[in-house]
Amino acid sequence: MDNSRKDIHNSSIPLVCLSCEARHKGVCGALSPEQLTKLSKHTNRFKVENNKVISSPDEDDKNFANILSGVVKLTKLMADGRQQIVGLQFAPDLIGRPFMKNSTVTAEAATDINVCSFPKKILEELLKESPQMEHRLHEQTLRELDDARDWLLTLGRKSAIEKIASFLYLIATHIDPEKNDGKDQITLEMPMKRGDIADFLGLTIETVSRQLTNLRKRNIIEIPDRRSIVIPSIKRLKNAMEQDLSK
Amino acid sequence: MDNSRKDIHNSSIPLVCLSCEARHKGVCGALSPEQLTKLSKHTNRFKVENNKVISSPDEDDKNFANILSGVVKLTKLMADGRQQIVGLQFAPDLIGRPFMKNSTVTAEAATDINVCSFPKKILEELLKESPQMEHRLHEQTLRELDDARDWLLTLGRKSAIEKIASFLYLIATHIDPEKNDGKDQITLEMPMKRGDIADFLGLTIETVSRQLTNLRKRNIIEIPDRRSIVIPSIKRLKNAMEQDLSK
DNA sequence: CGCCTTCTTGAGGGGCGTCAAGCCCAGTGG
DNA sequence: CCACTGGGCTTGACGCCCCTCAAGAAGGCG
Repeated sequence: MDNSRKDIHNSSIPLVCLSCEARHKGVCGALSPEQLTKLSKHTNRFKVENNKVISSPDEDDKNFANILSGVVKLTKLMADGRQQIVGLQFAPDLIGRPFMKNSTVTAEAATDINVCSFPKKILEELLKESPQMEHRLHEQTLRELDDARDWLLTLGRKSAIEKIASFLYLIATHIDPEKNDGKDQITLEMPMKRGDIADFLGLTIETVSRQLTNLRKRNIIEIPDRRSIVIPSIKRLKNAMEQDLSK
Repeated sequence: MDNSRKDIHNSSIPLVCLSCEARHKGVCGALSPEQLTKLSKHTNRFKVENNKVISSPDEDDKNFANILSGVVKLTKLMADGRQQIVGLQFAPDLIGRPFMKNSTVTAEAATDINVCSFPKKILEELLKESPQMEHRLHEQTLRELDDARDWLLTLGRKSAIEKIASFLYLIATHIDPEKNDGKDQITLEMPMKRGDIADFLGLTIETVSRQLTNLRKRNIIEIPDRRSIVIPSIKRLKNAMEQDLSK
């Protein structure tokens, strides 16, 4: 009897996974306790510092990782140095592409981040057993595609000030969404610096700076210090995303 | 004995599917002959004229469709009328999102197109039986994501002339790629008109026109008539995608 | 304090949008 | 046959938004 109890305990959810967001909203949510246990034996949690490269187009990754906290930026670089951020990833997204060749993006930490890393091979084995897990991955990919397409509209058709407003709205809705849920006033710890914002919006650092002060003078944001931004009314910010305030 | 033969024939690939590209490179390739037969009983092939809306964000589609020929454009519209094309789809892509709510894009025929349509329900049933089919869909989504990210770089960081060159290269490599395979000279039947190109590139019609003549004067393209473009050297076109020729 | 990085602000110029006119061509009807 | 029409495309003139270049302010850290 005692033994059977132990077995039950052995097959329950691993300690490290218990409070992990990836188990709730991420890919790990598709796994059975047994599969989680198998995976958790090969996982490795660690921190990655701001600006460190996580994966690049030339090298084949041996490991994948779930983002536990922080922001990851995906960038593209042209031969002459022009750069564009083509995606941002937040917890609990998975970094890496099972079964596929890497695409032509570089993944870098946009802030200090915490990840839960594991060998590519293990994940691919689990994927073969668990169609539900591929389904979760597919859902993540669809979300990223929707984000990318929203961003195409922003880059193609919006003015600089609208771009900045859209960026702030994106950050406000992706970082701790539940923390600010319902509130109208939001305080943002800006994860990225001006140069990153410029690379994300297809602008220059100077224009980013100018349009931030522009939004400040219009009382749409406050800038208590250079790494935080207060949004008094998220609704007014949302309006600024689609109305060319230069007119 | 005769009967068994018949059975074998009954369970073989349906006539309509025999030469269909979707069976080779599209989602139908994941289906067994039996599943294909089931699906083909509910399919409906027809033509959609240029500019007709295929699916829009507000209404829930009851049907999905494979593209058999032609080009489909995915567009986003702002309240004040600004528009951006956020994706192009070619044969044998699937139009529609199983299990998900539609995203905020409108799908329209960018040329006259032929499709193979079937009820959403049937496809979702087949998807439940066939993880391989979801895998194919996932692959298509990943391709679309890569395309969207390439395009983010183009919209964010390239000059007008580079955008045009990138667009021509995209079309050249997506329409009948095998037809022109290896050749250096390529003749394009332009699927879209100038306004569509502008909406795709985040430009105006006038700028598209000007940069096309700009490329013509540099001998990178020829324009025999308004709906076709000749690319004497695909390599020189590729160069034009990343070098700001205004300098 | 000195040094470095990041950010802000200003002055000037250029690329692309805006407005407007004219061309090309297919379709229609006299 | 040709005039008329309308949509799509091209070309020009002009202006504005954003980039470029440059200087200075504001922290952060030894």
